[in-house]
Amino acid sequence: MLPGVEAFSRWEWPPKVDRSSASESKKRPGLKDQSNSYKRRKNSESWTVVSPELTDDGQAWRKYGQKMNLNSRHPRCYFRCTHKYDQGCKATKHVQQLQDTMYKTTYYGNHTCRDIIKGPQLIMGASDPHKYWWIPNHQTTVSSEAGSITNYNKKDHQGSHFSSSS
DNA sequence: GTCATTTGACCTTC
DNA sequence: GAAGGTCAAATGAC
Repeated sequence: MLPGVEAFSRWEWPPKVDRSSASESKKRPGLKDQSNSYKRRKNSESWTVVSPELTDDGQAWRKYGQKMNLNSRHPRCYFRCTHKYDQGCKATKHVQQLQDTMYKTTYYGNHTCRDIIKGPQLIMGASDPHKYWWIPNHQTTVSSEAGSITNYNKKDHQGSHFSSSS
């Protein structure tokens, strides 16, 4: 199984959790310097993929959080690169389930880790994370919030090259 | 034993 | 003050 696939295979709504004592002693007595943490990525580089299914992008993602969205019945899940600490990879992604069969995935930052494995639907281009070859099974929307917005339409652009002008 | 997931708390931004 | 985003302890799977 490819890295990152496991997280998706365990996708459950709602997730089953039965931990009676997990909520105890959740205090964080010794908060370290948070001057560089929790920063919202207001103008950071990001791009979004909307797809009817959760596609494996070939990256090794690790889930680090989940939040309910006020405007949605479905939670938003937060993933970071597994190699965040060992290779300093800053890539993260947020997955918001829009509908029962529609997912919006927003990617933040570039993968700087070397352990990149090609996914079945996405092939990385050179060193530019905005240059992908998309081979969609469905109509998929790809947008780059840091640059131009491109709507990917299978009918019109199947196999065509997506490139952000950011 | 190691690593991923869950989940409430905490921090930052709006 | 609310919402979004991240941290870290507890727990489970392999």
